[in-house]
Amino acid sequence: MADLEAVLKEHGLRKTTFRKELLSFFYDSNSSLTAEEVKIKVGESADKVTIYRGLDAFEKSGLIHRVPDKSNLIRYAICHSQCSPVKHIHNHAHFICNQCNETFCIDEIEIPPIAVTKGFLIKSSKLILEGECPDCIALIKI
Amino acid sequence: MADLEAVLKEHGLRKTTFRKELLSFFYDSNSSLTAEEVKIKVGESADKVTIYRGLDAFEKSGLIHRVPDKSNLIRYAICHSQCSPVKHIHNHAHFICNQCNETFCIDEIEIPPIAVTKGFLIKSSKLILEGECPDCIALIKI
DNA sequence: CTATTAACGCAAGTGAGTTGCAAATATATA
DNA sequence: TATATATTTGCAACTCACTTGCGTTAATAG
Repeated sequence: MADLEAVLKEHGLRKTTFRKELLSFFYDSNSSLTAEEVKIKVGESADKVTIYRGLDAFEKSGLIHRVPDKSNLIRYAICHSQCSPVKHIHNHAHFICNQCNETFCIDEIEIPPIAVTKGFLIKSSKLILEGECPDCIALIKI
Repeated sequence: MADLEAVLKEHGLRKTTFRKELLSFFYDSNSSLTAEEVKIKVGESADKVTIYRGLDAFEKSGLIHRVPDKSNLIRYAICHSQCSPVKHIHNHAHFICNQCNETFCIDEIEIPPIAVTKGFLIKSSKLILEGECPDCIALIKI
């Protein structure tokens, strides 16, 4: 487990009670979080605006990145490496579970290089997989 | 150009003035449309609720499909083939322009088969490309 | 031509996310 | 340690895309 306070400092953020808690949620989560899910975890102890601004600040500083979401919500996951306030690097795939709607970062799958398409200048690519996640498969089997 | 009235009938929809117009927008557009963009095209002659319900009906009947959008708007493009009210089949890539935010279906690129990931059951996959579209490249060069 | 059902329009509502501003807290510096 | 400065927080009010309810209008089947 990372040293939350050190991580916040490295990214130029203040180590407030809420920001440490928020960061720990992302380290603890094996998938991703929306503002609403964060709100449930903090249990009313933080205002929704504080949550939105915390997520914003984390994204800008390269701590978390946006991941696709089926319901058009803003959903974030932790950046495992390589990311900075200047540039996010995410060449891994994302998996969305049809059952629980969670999004998972699949670091093992690298996005294959895409052949140039006529007239389009491709600068980045995202691969989104859908299906059932391990937890939901287990639930169905029981 | 497809026979709009026949297409509507085939999909179990009534051929109203608005629905024919709406369908023609999608046939005419080489990219994709949001409810807002449709509203601009119809020019106040249809209520926004009518537009939303029309898009809904078209999607349910397999005429159009949702495509990714950078601003978390609901964006649709025409289904070129294979789709029915029962199942949408879209194994082509989508391209989002960083300049104009338009989304294009890139039929030439088929999504490469994805290796199975431990514990995850992959049922479908989406490939989203980002960069600059031909129109915006041309504008920049001028 | 009439009955049925789909489509429409208006008004009001929902819900995620945003903005302005003043108060509280953390950090840097003296 | 005290003080100045910058960041973070909370509240209230707001925006904006989209939805719901419901009575009316228009298309299609019989």
